[in-house]
Amino acid sequence: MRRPPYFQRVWAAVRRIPRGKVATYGDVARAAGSPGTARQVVWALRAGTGLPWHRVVGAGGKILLTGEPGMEQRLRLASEGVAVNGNRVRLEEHAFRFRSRKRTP
DNA sequence: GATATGACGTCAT
DNA sequence: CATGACGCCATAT
Repeated sequence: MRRPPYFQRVWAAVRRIPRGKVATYGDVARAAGSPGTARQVVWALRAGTGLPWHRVVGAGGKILLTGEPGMEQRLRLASEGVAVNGNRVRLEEHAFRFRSRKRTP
């Protein structure tokens, strides 16, 4: 069974992030089965639709989006009960732990 | 195949 | 903490 295309794997990972939780790009990449592809996660997020993209933040819980998009992300996170301090999220409190799923053994 | 893009991660200064 | 540089890598053209 051919693995789903990269984007699809990323979308699946992002969709697993529960409400009120966040994950970093690196974590999403890892959860998608391709560690070290944080930048590609960006492509996937832009290409996708209807994704909880606001639950994806940078390393250390930093909000990387700037301007209006960044504002919207903060609003959306706040709506889900995620406290945003400055442009940072407390990962210790809201980081989502993906199940360590190695690829199809 | 080559080049450009990108909401990154990590380390050095 | 701010900045710069480099590495990494899937897509688009």
